[in-house]
Amino acid sequence: MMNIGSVSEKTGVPAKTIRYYEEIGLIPAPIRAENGYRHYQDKDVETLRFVQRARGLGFSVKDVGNLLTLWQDKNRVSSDVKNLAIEHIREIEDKIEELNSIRETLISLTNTCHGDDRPDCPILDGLTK
Amino acid sequence: MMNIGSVSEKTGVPAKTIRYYEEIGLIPAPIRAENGYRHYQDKDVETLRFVQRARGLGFSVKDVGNLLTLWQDKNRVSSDVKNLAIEHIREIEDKIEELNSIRETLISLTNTCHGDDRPDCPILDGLTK
DNA sequence: TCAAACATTCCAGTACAATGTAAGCTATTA
DNA sequence: TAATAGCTTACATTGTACTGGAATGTTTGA
Repeated sequence: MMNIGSVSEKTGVPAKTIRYYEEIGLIPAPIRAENGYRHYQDKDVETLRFVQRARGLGFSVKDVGNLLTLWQDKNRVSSDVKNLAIEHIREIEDKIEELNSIRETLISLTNTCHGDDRPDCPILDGLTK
Repeated sequence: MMNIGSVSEKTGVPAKTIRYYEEIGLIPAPIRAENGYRHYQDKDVETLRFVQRARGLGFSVKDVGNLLTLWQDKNRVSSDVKNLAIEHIREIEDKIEELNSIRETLISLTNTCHGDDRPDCPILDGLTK
């Protein structure tokens, strides 16, 4: 049986934050032991890892909620859910493309203007998307 | 000559936000006209577009400040700046990888559990990174 | 047994990133 | 010339996402 502390340790998400996520409905309320302590399962750890991952990528808590719904929904696989998934995949692909674009901007910057010398770096034209 | 309103219109960044970015030092203070109005150049529009792009990707204002320094620094190309660039490129690549991973998670979800039927979707094991 | 470590709730505070509002000056146009 | 639209500063408020702290209960190890 896992208390909130173990879950926190395993995921790196502070206990405080785990309670907060429960409060706002992002993660389900776990069952309680007789003493009132929250009692978590392994899947809760996985869920929190997923949340953490998505939050770290700049998804809002609300977005993460949607992603979670998809991710957890083994059974209720309606076309609604599928559409939500597809929408999210598109958003993610857009994000990836944007990041690639910024990445390439930075790479050509460093390549063209490398080292300690101070050459002209005439690469900034047309870089602003 | 461009007033704050034109810049706002061209970039989609509210005038309010432009002033705010100036106040916190994210963008440079433009010269002022005799009447006290801010007077912007074309490059300011590009800068704001860059900021907008990076903010939309979940970079913090502070991060954007660093990216901007790189992006604008045609001349002061020291190894410091290059290292900053490389660090950011690595961060961006990590983000891209993470997004790809989430993307693939969602894609296998939709592929395995497609349509209106309700099959088992036993794909969730081992997906949590 | 008793201190510490960990759990609970509740309420307040913080950080970040804007956004709203007010009061006043300036520019444009009917 | 008078309304209206745009600009200025200054201060307050909002929303998101936590984070801190108090007061209290429970578990565990020396």
